[in-house]
This record gives sequence, C-alpha cells and structure tokens, in this order.
Amino acid sequence: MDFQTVQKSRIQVLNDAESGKGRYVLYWMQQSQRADYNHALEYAIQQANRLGQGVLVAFGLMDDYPEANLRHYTFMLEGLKETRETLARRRIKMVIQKGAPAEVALKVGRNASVIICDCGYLRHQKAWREEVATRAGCRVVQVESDVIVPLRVVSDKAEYAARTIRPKIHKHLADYLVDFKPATVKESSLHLTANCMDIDNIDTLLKKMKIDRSVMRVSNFFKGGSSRARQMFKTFLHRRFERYVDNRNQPQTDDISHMSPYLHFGQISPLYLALQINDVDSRLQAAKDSFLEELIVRRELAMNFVNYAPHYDSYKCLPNWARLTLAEHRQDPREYVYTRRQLENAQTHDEYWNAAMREMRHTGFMHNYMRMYWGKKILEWSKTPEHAYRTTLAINNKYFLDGRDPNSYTGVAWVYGIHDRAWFERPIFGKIRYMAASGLERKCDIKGYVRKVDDLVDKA
DNA sequence: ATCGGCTCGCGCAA
DNA sequence: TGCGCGAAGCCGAT
Repeated sequence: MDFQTVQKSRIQVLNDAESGKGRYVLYWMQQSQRADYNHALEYAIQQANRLGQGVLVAFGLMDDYPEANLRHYTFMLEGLKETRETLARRRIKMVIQKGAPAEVALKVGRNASVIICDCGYLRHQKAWREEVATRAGCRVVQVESDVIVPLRVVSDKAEYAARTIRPKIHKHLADYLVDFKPATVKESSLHLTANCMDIDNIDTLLKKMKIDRSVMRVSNFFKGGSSRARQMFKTFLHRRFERYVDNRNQPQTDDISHMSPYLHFGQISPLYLALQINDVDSRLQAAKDSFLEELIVRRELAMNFVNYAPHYDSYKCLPNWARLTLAEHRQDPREYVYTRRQLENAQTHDEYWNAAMREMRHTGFMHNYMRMYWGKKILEWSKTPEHAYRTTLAINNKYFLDGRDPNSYTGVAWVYGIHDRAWFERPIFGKIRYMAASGLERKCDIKGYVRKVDDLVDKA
C-alpha cells in the first residue's frame, strides 16, 4: 500500500519568499527535539535530496526561556546532546547557538534554500515562527510533527470538551496512525561550517549559562534523551502494561508510562508511542484503548486549547458558568489558607497533598491522579480562585519537567472547570468538581503512595 | 458495595 | 426544541 510519511496536511508554507537559491536546507528545530519519527526533519531531508543539498539543523538556546530553570535546562540539554550525535550518524550537522530561537534560525538560515520548522502552539512559539517567516530571505515551511492528527484537520475552534473533540480525532486516525519510513540522506552536511556551542559537557555549559538555578536537577530516573525515553517505554510495555487499566489511577503503583517529560521536549514522538501500542496483543485491548485515549484525545485536546484559546494561561480562559459560580463563592470562609511558600514547602495539614508536593519537588513529576487532587486543594486553600489559579500554574511550571506544556495549562484550567461540567454546589468550589481526601482513601492505597514518596525522597 | 441526585451546555436527532 | 450525556466526584440512602 502506498502512503506518505509526511502527509500534506502536516505542511504549511508560512511566507511568499522563493526557495532553492541557497546552499543547504535548514531545519530549525525547536519543539521536536529528536532525530527519529520527526516529520519536520523528514520533510527537510526530502527537500534537500530534491535540491541535491544537505540538511543543516539549528537550535536556538536561550538563557531566559519563560519559566525555565536548571531542572528543565539539564533535562533538555541531555536530550539535545544525544539528538546531535544521532543526527551526525545520519551525516546531518546540528548547530546549537546561544540566542532567541527566531534570531538563531534567521542567522543560520542566511544561506539556506528553504527553512523548515516544527510546530509548538504556545504564544511565544507562534511568535517566533511568525518572525522567521516575515524576515527570512527564503521560503519558510512549517511541518507538524508533535501530534497524531494536525490541529486544523481536527477542528477550527476551541473544543468544548473531550467528548466533542474525540469523534473529530477518531475520524482521521486511520490516515495518520501509519508507519513512518525514514528517507535516506543523500548529501552530508557535516562539512558545513557554522558556529556551535560545545554541549558535550553539560555541567560545564550549565555553569556558564545565566539561568535560574532555584530548582535543583532531578535524579537519574528522568534522564533526558530519546534513547532513555524508548527504554522506559519498553519497560512499561513489557512489565507494567498488563496492569495499566487497573492501576493507571493508583498512585501507589508505577504502572504508568512516565512519558510526559519526554513528550514535552519532543524527545519522543507521539506517533512512535501510538504505533508501539498498536503492536501490543489485542488481549490487552482495553489498556490499548485507554492509553491511546490519554496519548491522543486528551493530549491533543490540550493542544487544541492552547492553540485556539487566546487566554490559555489566564483565569479568563475559564467558561462563563465556572467563573460565575466561583465568583458567587468568593466570600466563602476558607478553613485553611496557605501561602505559596507553605505550599511549595509541603507544609499543609494534609499528608496526602504534602506527599504529592514532595514528589513534584524531588522528581519533577507527579502521578497523574494526584495532579488533580493537588490542584483542587490549592483552590480550596487560597484566598481567591484567581490567586489560587496563578499560584497553581506558577508552581506547576516551576517544578514539573513537563511544566509549560499545553497539558500544564489545560490541566490547571481543568481544576477550575474547563472541559468539565457543573456538579453539586458546595462552599468555595460552587459547582466546580470537588475532590476529597476521603475519595483517595476509598479508591486507592493512598498511604502506600505516601510511603512511596517517602522512599523516593530518601533516595534523591 | 451500589445507586441516584446534583448540574451545565454542546451537539445531534427530529 | 428536546434529549442524552460527559476528563478522573461527592454524599447520603439503601
């Protein structure tokens, strides 16, 4: 059967400039920080082969990426180092330069025939692409490689809930959940000369960078890089996937994939993960369906949210019924009110919540089920819902390796009613869905979770 | 252990 | 226009 590795709907020309007059094809890598299952890279190779040129890859490294700190930079650089080495084995040169991504793309792309870029949906990522498209002397083409079904194919508006986007995604899955055949690189780019930062020694590089060092790096469990991601996913499939349906909401277990940090930095492809799941024996069909629902429907609902909701990082993004009901309960007395510092230091009266906060601080990760509880309680323990929302988002982005992800903005907003519905009215929350410690006790071994976090923190 | 009520609004059927 | 039903629930009645 004939199929295209890079479907036409993944490709979007961003300007009217001509292509073909330069010496190489530039792949400006920013979101999809990997050498495998990367549609943007693949398309760049195809274009380069057509022109008889090589592909040069460029990445712009900033000291002041919004809300990034030592923890995030360490993980990202571990991944970039491996990606650079993997590309070199394919005879593709990757240069990493200090500077704003758009500036680096324009500088390294000065002699390019065409600039290919990948696709993040946060405000600043869109602005970078806009700037490159406007100022570049050659054609700029964007290739979607971070979702299974391109956003515009699914919907042209902010979807109301998972149930409205689900059929729109499923309708197209057969066209996009297809195997990926990498093209052969015909012309090497290794001989091209371009400045590149030395990233072989990450510790040395990190010491030189003027970055926020307020958050420590994480233990080796979450080590950055595509090969580490694939290795962890393989372990998940072989040892834990058979328990995934039963245990995915059981935070005392580790029967989850732990892929979110790798997906956030584009170190692993969602298409690769989905294809791996497809290959699993159909006796585990329930687990397969459940995992693909998370990986595709809910993840791409988050992409849809940040792409189409202009205020995705503000309280204003909430639906009217949610803001209304929270406003009606603004004056309700709060039994507990904690400062941001008390929250960050895990100094509340609730040992389950404190355990979740400690998991986040020490590992850069939190079990999915606890993320919801964690967020709901900050709403309950803050002076106002607006203040709670801002605090939650700030702590989320500070400590999580996958902070500042579309899933972060969607997850935090979900706590306040987005993509959800009204429930029984109660103090503070109004009609926003409530979660209680008693629910954790009823549904899972929450004491076991606290013990698990104690062990993790001891080891860290 | 299990069930129904609580509550909003989208999207589809009619 | 009516109706079913939903991103992770709670609570009280049985």
